[in-house]
Amino acid sequence: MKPLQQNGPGEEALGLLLQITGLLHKDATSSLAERGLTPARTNVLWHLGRSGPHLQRELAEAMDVSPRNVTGLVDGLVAEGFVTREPHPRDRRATLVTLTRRGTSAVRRLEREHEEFVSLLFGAMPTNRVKDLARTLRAVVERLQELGMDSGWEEE
Amino acid sequence: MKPLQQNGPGEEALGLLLQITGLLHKDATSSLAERGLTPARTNVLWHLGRSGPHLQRELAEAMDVSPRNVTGLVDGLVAEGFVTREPHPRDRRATLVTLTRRGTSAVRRLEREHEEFVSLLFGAMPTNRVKDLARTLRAVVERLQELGMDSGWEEE
DNA sequence: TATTGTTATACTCTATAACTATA
DNA sequence: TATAGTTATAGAGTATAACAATA
Repeated sequence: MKPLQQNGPGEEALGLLLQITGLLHKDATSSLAERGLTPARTNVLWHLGRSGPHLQRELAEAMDVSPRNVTGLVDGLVAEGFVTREPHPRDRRATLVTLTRRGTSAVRRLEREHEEFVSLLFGAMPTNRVKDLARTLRAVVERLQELGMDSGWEEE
Repeated sequence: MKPLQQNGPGEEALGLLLQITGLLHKDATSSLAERGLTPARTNVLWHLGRSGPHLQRELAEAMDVSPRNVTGLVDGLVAEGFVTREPHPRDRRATLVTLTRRGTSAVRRLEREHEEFVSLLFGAMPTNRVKDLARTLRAVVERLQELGMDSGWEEE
């Protein structure tokens, strides 16, 4: 009806962005499942691997998710033996979510796979082109943040 | 421990890709919710808007999702008045999922908003740069498909 | 016998609200 | 009174398996 802009480059770029993360998400989901992991739980694991034991409250903030949700994610990780809940030394309300040995080695494996994946994905592409891509994507992120899509809303 | 490649451009690009679609997904979810829509249901609506009434079986294939799942998505869309289930004229097993007037105008509104969003996102960026972005993203999609991430698996 | 869509069941991810134990 | 984490409840999205009606 109104082909003002019949599939311009912007439209194509946005479509490709969505397609790419659709593919990435689907692949991650199935490859993680075999190891008793899911994307959301893996996120938590990843975060613990980078910055050590955390309160659930802190995880909720870092994952941008409700505290109740973290309870469930940590439950799952505990059930699979990736983390434990340790008592906080000074605050008896709080629990420190801590990687087990199995959790630590799972994180290491994830990091290794991530590196390999990046190199499979971009290894054959000229470095300058990858740099240009990153630069443009940075601009896109900034634009999204300008448009108010950073962390939801400015609450008054 | 092993900073073989301390945050190379590929790593950054992949991180940005994931960040972008995280932001897009979060925003879409909250902006659709106000209208009785969700991302998965919107996908179905969008598809119907492009190519007319469909069997649920066809929708399941198009969305790459189980038939059972489509039953639920269509249930939701029917409940909100966006589609109806019409009997197939010749095959009494099948139902044609068909846009209502409300569904049609919702699709039109989505298309309008999509155009506006693309122009907000890329409007300020030089056309050549957007074209380069699209070209590179096409290459990334191709690479993902080479790596076997197109539609899951080649089943033997 | 194969296909279409359903019911039955289950799991993950997410949310809000009410509550407990502690600070 | 405020905070950390839980139960209770709910809904979306996804899956497989068994089954009905129809082809």
